[in-house]
Formats: sequence, structure tokens, C-alpha cells
Amino acid sequence: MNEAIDKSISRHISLTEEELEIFHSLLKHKSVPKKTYLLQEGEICDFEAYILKGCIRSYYIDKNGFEVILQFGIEDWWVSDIASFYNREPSKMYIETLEDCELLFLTPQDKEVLFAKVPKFERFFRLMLQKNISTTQNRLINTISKTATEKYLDFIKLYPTIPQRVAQHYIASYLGISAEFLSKIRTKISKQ
Amino acid sequence: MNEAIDKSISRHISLTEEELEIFHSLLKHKSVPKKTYLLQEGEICDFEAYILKGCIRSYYIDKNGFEVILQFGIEDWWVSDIASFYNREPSKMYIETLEDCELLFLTPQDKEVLFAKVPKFERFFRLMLQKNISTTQNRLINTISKTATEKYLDFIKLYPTIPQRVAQHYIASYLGISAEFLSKIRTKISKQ
DNA sequence: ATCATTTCTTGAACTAGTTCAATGTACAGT
DNA sequence: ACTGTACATTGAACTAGTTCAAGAAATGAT
Repeated sequence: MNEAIDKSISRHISLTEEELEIFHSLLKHKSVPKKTYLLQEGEICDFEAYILKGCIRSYYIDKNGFEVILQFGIEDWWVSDIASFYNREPSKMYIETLEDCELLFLTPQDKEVLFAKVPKFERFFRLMLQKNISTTQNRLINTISKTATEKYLDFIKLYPTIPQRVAQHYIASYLGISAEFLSKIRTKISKQ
Repeated sequence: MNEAIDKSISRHISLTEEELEIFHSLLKHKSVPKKTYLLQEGEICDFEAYILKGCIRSYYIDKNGFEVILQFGIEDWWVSDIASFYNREPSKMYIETLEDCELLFLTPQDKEVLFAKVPKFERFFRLMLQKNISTTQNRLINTISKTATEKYLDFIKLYPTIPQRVAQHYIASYLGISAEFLSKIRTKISKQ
């Protein structure tokens, strides 16, 4: 069915054909156009979605009304608001498609069914949580200890396809700098 | 035995006397003097420790040789390097006691035993991971979108006991600002 | 009690990054 | 093809935060 997701999961746990079929039967495929909100502040996030195709961003609006992008998601990533999804509490964030997307949705209920039928998935999703913690921790450290130029160079190394896909001011928002300053950094880099 | 930890766990899962006893039988109590490293860079973290008494810090050393404090831990907190503990990989961080501490250690092996005997603990530790993600995410957002003064005021609201317990430059390191600037912020605040 | 060490404060000079405003560029909709 | 809107660039003035250096205060070891 969808090879990419199977490959991505088999990197962490090994599954039989049958178990994979159970998994796929619980996923709901949706095509979502560009600039659509999958989640808005105040809603309870009732999905974890695997990105087959497309690009999304998740962001907060801070107390001064500024957007802070927490994460970009592209092919082969999972997207959700973990806090809201797991604790069944209203979300503080927005999740928006930046391109037309093909997504596989998993609801909390179906996830329980999955865990009951194929307990190995408990491990898989625990590994995802851990990876998320490492990633966020690294991002925090970089945010604190690196200059804007370093952060930008790290970013394009880590996410080489994203600069061609999303508006530059989104990247600035992710890096925690102003769009103007990112522009200045880029011209400075290209002059070298 | 140790009421505090029982209370803290019962906030998330309900356990029988017997189950609690199993849990306690797997914890190792240790008294650790001040300024002792529980973990150093390169080591594989083989514990999650519950703090009965005392205060610790966990920190990274960034590429310029500067310490960045990731977390303070005080009474009723768990401390570990999650990435290293769960993935059995060398740690990038240091965990150091800042006061004489009383700690309850749980090894990965004993945790497996615990999960086998009392599966309810799977849920407890998953909740801990989720809480950790929320906390780190909030910290990231604050780091990006707040001024140093705001961050400091938030900090003393969230951790009111810590300023009396640790050197000020540790707090500056946690907030991601220089010790001098924190000092200036404090005199400015106290003049108002 | 004293001395040494660490911690905290203060000021001056500096720099990284912001804000505002104006101009230029690209592309989506009709 | 034209137009409006969103996006990117540039410069000038500004500000939040850093760095360095020196002195004051607090703490710990003997």
C-alpha cells in the first residue's frame, strides 16, 4: 500500500504482513489542500498524521501576537500536538498545510485499537516521543547558544529541501529571528 | 516508606500496596554529596532518579565551551538524560548535584522488571515523557519570544525556591543570558 | 578570625539583532 | 496582459544583551 510508511516503521520495529495490514486498516487517507488548518488553538488535537506528500508547519502565537514556528513537517514525518493529543486538552497551537498534502490520519481511539491488536506499536510510538524530546532539546540548546547565522546554516544543512518550499519569513520565525535579519544574513553569506 | 514519591505517582496511576512495594523494592536509595556528577558527557545514562531531597542541574557544554543549563531538579522531580537512557547511547550532557542529595535510582533493567510485574507503570513513564515534551516546548517558545526580564520573572514564578538555593549565574545560564545582564535586570526590578 | 575563592554588581564600550519605512520582485487571479 | 497581494531586500536608527575589567560582598576552609 504505502511503502514509505512501512519502511519508516520497520526501521524501529519488525512487523508481519498481517500486522502491517491491521495498521493500514486503521489509518485514514486524506488529501488536504494548501493553507488548510489541521488544528487551531483551543481545539483538542485528535490525530497523529503521517505525511505522504506535502509540507506543513506547526506554530504558536506568543503574547505579543507573533507567530513562533515550532516545527516544519515534510514527507515521512509525523505531525500532531503531542500535549493536546495525549492529555486530551485544548491545544495552544496551530497546524497548517503549506502545500497540498497527502496525509494518513490516526485517531486516539484507533491508536488504542492498534495497541490492543499489535502491542509492538507501543514501542514504536514511545520511540517517537523520545526522538521528539531529543530534537526539541537540541533545538533549545541551539536557540540559546548559537548566533543567527549559525542557526541558519544548521537549518539548511538539516532541512535542505525546505528553503525551496516555504516562504523565507517562515524560516526566520522558526529560527527565532526577524525576516529582515534573515535576509541580511543570506546576502552576507552569498557574498562570501 | 517514602510518602512523597507514592503521592506523586498516585496522581497519575492508582496502585495497590503490593504494587507499591514491588516498585520500592526496585529503587536504590543513595545519599550523594554536593558537587558530585551523576552523569558526564560520553557516559551512558543508566538511571532515572527521583529526588527526595536536594537540588541538581543538568547541562550541555556548547561548541564555544559555554555551559547551557537544561534543567534544574529539586524535591519530587525525576532526573535523567532521556536520550541516553532510552537509546543506550553516550550522553552529551552532565548531571551534577548542587546540594547534598537523597536520591532513589531506577536502572533500565529494573525498569523492565517493573513493567513486567506492574504494567501500569508503562503509562506512568509515558506520561512523564509527555510532560517533559510539553515543558521543553514551552521553554523553547519562551526562549524565542520573551525578553530576558520576562524570562526571569517567569522563572521565579515557576521555581520560587531555586533562586535561594543556587548561584545566580546558574540561573542566567538556564535563561540563556549572561550573568552580568541578569544582575542588571535584578537591580532594575528591585528599584521599581 | 582570616585568607582565599567564588559570586555578585557596576560601568563603559561594543555588537547582534530589531524595527520601521521604502523599494523592488514574484506570482496568483481575473 | 494587468493588477493586487504577498514576499524579499536594503538602509538607517535603535535597543537588548554581551564582553571586559574592576571592585564589593559573601562563603568556605583552615
